[in-house]
Amino acid sequence: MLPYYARFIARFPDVTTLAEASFDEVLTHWQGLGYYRRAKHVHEAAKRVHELHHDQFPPSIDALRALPGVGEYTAGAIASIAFDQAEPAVDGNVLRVVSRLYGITESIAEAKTKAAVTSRVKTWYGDAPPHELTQAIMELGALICVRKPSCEACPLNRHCFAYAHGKTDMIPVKPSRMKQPLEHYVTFVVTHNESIYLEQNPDDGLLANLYACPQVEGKNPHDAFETLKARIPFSVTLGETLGDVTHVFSHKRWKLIVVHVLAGESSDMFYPLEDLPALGKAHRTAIELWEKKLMQ
DNA sequence: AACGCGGGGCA
DNA sequence: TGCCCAGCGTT
Repeated sequence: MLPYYARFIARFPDVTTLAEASFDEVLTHWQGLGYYRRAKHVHEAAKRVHELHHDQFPPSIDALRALPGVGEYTAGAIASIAFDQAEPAVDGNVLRVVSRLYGITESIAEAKTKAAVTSRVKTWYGDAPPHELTQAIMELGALICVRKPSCEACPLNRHCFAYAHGKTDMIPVKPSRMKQPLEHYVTFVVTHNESIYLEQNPDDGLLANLYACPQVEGKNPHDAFETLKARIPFSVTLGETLGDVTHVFSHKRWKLIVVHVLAGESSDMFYPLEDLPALGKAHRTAIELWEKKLMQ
């Protein structure tokens, strides 16, 4: 993740730069990070800080919460770390640290549990500067109190319930994950010379705003091709099957049969291979299958 | 309260 | 290959 972050920051080093960039470019630099609606939120938030707050983040929790994409955790993190206010920032790391420390066995997915942890942490802001305390707890969770924790190295081990009772692998308690349902698609790499036809996804839903190869539900390339023909405003010829791509999201799995299609004409919806707009991982992989064929 | 939202890292 | 990781907005 770090290289992505570095690239993003190198291109958009401050809110002004981000606010003045086009959304398409923000999306391109977000490519590979996932949760593409966050790209929209971070761009909108930058524009608001730029226009409404004269390029300075507002210090109050309420004004921070009003920015798109800024929830309770992020507002707390900014307020305490950047503005030194006694506002807890409870993320997954902090939930893990605190539930182990006190032996909390209610599920950390419960709103009640998170509220209890938040109010507990709030009582810790007394002597220490808020920006240091907040970062110390988060860092403990990120480096020491991880899934398989390094309890011998933990400065809190003498006070820790989970350590004392050998229950670090039982706490935190979280709901088990459901297995993701499998969805089948035929994905078309539609080419004209070395350009690829791409459509832009809608503003909401899966892979929002990302560009995508046309894709039809089903397992049969020939049936899917008939659907594609009806959907596309130019003549196409069915090419060879390039292979499969499987892709796992947090809530579903895709199995894509990737098929090459030759377009009879080009348009401004065709993008040259060396300058593609932002795509999801699965479709980048699909296009690479065609590139490999091209190399041979 | 429940659901939808991605892709990288690691065993 | 399979499993793990999180916080926000919407419904």
